Amino acid sequence: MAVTITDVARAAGVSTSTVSYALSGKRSISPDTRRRIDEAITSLGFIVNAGARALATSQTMVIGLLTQFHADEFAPAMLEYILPVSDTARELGYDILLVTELDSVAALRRVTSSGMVDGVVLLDVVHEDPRLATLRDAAQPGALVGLPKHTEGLDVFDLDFGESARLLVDHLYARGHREIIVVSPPLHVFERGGAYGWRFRDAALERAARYGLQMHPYYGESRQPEIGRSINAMLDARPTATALIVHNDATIAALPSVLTARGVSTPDDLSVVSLYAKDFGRAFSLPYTAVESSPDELGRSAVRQLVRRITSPDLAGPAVTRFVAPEITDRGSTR
Amino acid sequence: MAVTITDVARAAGVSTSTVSYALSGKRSISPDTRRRIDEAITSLGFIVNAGARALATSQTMVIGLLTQFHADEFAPAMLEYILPVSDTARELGYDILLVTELDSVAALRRVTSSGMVDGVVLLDVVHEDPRLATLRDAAQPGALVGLPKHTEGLDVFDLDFGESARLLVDHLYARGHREIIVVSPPLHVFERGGAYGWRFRDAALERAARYGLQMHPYYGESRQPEIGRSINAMLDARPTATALIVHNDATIAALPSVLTARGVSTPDDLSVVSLYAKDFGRAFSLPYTAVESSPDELGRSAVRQLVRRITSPDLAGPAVTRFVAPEITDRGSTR
DNA sequence: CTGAAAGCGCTTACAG
DNA sequence: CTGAAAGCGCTTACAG
Repeated sequence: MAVTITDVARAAGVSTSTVSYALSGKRSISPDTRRRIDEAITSLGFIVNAGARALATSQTMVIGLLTQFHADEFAPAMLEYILPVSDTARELGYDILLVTELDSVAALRRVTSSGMVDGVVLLDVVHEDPRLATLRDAAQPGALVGLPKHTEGLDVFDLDFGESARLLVDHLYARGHREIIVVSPPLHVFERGGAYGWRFRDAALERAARYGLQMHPYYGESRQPEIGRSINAMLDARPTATALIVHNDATIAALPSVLTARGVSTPDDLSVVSLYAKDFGRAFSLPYTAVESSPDELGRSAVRQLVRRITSPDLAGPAVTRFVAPEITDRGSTR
Repeated sequence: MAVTITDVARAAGVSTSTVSYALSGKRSISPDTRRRIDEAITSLGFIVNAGARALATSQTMVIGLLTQFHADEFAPAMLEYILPVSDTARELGYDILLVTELDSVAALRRVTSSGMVDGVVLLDVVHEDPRLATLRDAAQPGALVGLPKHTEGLDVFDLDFGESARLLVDHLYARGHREIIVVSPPLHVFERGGAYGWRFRDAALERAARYGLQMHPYYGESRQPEIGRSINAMLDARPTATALIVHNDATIAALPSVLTARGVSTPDDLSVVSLYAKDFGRAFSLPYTAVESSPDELGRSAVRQLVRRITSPDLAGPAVTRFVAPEITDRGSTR
């Protein structure tokens, strides 16, 4: 059926091992032989069988991408992580096995134990992530996007949410705001162990306390019409608040229409700052000053580190936990 | 390193072939032998090596998912297709190789010729899709989401965009509207050969002509601030139009805030109908009566048909082109 | 500079 | 009901 290395060898009048070495460049080949092999390869349209190569080399050149989609989650932001992971992997010669199974522990076990992948990237890592035990048992290395409670022996990449919160509070404080509402991710994110929720909130509250400013924390919602209702309820309850910090994708996406409907304009009536990826902001036409959440950089770093572990486990050094430094993009939504 | 079938055979005191048959159930095994094998498997934690099995059976149990991300595209809707494809594949025992390469012809060639996949699902198929020639040459079957010019020999799944347009025009016509603006996907979608653009628009125009109503076609934009500007320009240019048909994700997502900013309320000042997936509408809090674009049903159907072709090529019958019948969800945005 | 052969971990006719 | 052996398509010591 498909063209094999044996077909190429026959056409070029050499042995299969010579073809293999020509392919890998692991030993020198005479110019003439090389030319005949190259011709045979192109004329036959030969492409190495991935499974056979994997079996012989114990390398699949595939990276597993483990995602966790929750029914109650705001999906649009997910792709921002998947795409850079996939693109970076390909640049480094790897394909992506996308694993979206609900039972992600079993899924992780399955793809690692069956030898389908050379390594895995875990997205949406939570505080006590049940996948980590499986990952530690696996023969392949893994890289995490999201900070778990225990990071020993794992390469971890995440935004510095604490610092992000402090930056935003400082930004507002410097502009004279003394009463601020902070909208966190939905309660179920906290319950699930999404540490970014409290890392951001606690840092914001702590900073506020230090400055002696009033800060009102709320959980956001993830679906309409609850989102709109909850925003209105917060604003009604805190009429004297002059600024809003939104750490919640679904809420920030809905905010423009809710505020316009209320007749509230930004920044004249209310200052707003947030945290989201620029592409996300573009998709939702968001005009807010915000910390860049950097899914692109996180995804790319995770893959690069993972590939380093795969290809040169000895040189890759000890496990790293790397926090992306937050950067504010000022879009003029504060005064 | 990893546990192999040989380890299991040794532990159970049988041959590897017996273990293999116990695994596949392709021949009867004595109860006692079966028990010893099962015990060995669980105690050793054996999971079949996927590459070795693939080499022996010529079946990888992996489906390639070929996507095309364009820099000028509105990304949030993409995941709505990816997820159902992935979930359905897994239900049927397949994993997903996610291929996001820009050069998707080369990518398709690579994953099929290397035998990495048993079949492929092509997303975002355009009118003269360059991937189709490669697909027809491939040893593996493929299923398309999106209607190309030539469908011979291919399984194709798409929404019936013509009927969708007619449904929406009828809906407005029945409510007395006689001058309507229709917003198509951006010009670059047409140029790229996104047939859904003109299939919808042409059907809408034809229907309008038949009813003798005025219809003004426009291309939408895909990014801010052009989106907002273009909507305002259309409404300024057609002050007497009473309804808007929006066949454009980026435009419909931005519409609520643009209309509110203009002081236009729906449906009192302007009736609006559109076409989008319900999850998309939920994410963007869209309140419009719309045809459901059914990414879920399309993705699931494509995978099911593909798996049928993979597992029983003889029983699967001739190639099919299947159009999902459009259904309107009335959200009260017309009068 | 090149080839014959073993081996990667499975499956499956062939034999009994 | 079970086993020994060939073969899937590669890679890589081993030999020359």
